[in-house]
Amino acid sequence: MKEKQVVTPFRSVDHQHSTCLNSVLVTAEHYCQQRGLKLTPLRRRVLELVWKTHEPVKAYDILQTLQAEKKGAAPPTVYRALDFLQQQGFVHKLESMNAYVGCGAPGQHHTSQFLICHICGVVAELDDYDIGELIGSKADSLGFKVSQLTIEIKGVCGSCQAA
Amino acid sequence: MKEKQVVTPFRSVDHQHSTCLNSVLVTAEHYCQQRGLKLTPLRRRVLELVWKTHEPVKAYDILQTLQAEKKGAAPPTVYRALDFLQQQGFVHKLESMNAYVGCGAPGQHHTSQFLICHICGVVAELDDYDIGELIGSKADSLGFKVSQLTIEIKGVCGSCQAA
DNA sequence: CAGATAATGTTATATTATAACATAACATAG
DNA sequence: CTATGTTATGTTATAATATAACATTATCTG
Ligand SMILES: [Zn+2]
Ligand SMILES: [Zn+2]
Ligand SMILES: [Zn+2]
Ligand SMILES: [Zn+2]
Repeated sequence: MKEKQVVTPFRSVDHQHSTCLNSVLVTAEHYCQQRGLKLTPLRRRVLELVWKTHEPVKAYDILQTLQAEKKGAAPPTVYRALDFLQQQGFVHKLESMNAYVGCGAPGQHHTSQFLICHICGVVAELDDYDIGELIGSKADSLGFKVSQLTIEIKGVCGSCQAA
Repeated sequence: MKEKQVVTPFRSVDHQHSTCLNSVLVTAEHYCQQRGLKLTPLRRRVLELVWKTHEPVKAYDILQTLQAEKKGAAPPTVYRALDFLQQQGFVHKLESMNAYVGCGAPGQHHTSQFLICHICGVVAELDDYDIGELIGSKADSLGFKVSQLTIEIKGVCGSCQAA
């Protein structure tokens, strides 16, 4: 095992999410500023909503919130913002759930493996060298050239097992 | 590396798909007969349609075919059959594509990792011990108990690289 | 055959996502 | 500072994926 990086951990009991959220927003703003990308109010708001918790968020839940805030939001409003955020690496889509989750290493190039607790709903994100490496080598041995990996692991997190 | 099992390989140039398909159908029939499960004409037909090629098939494409065969098919017709076939382990859903693919080891209990060529569309299926093992151990070290794994690998297969 | 169970038919609707075109905001060259 | 192009957003409509709910039919069991 070379490295095991936990991008987004399961939270400790004393997790201060407001700090966590704020740090993500600051990072994203900084990242965009640096490269002339526009983290518009809308995009920023959608990022905030995705990061409202550590659980996956549905596009239409975001839409509902935006509509309640009385902008004239429609599906494209949300999907465009999500596309932007995914392209910049600020959020990830969980393919097996049709839902979105904030990235714990926004803007950093990395692989992702998601651990999803089906009791509490919380998602942890890993950027694990060994897993990518192993899958790459298996694929290689079959003459297959990997370009994109979807790894979503469902189960029960530590605290839910304890309870 | 303990074992690497290829459940559904990328096909050789001389692949005889009619034989391949037939063998799957016979296996499924046998499997159902053995346990008193009913592989009804409808279910059998849907299995055939999923296995029409080695590429992922969309539910609504199956539906279209069924409708053309002038039964009164509706979405539930297809989704119920697919549910049955998935439960028996005859087909798998590719979560990242909302599509379905035939299982190369129908009815056998196994893990799955899918290699999907985005040029030719062909899907290979692995049941690789090491990958499951590694992911399990990583999850373990985080106190996470795995119950279900989604692994979908997109890239370019050998023959498409050659061409 | 009667009653129970499983499978299918049928209609409607929920959920997820994109197409297509109009307008507005913003940038920068002249 | 304006014209002009570009990017972002607004707006309407629709496509694509999936399930709910209830009726009917087929199959099994006693
Ligand atoms: Zn947090
Ligand atoms: Zn990430
Ligand atoms: Zn074949
Ligand atoms: Zn399989």
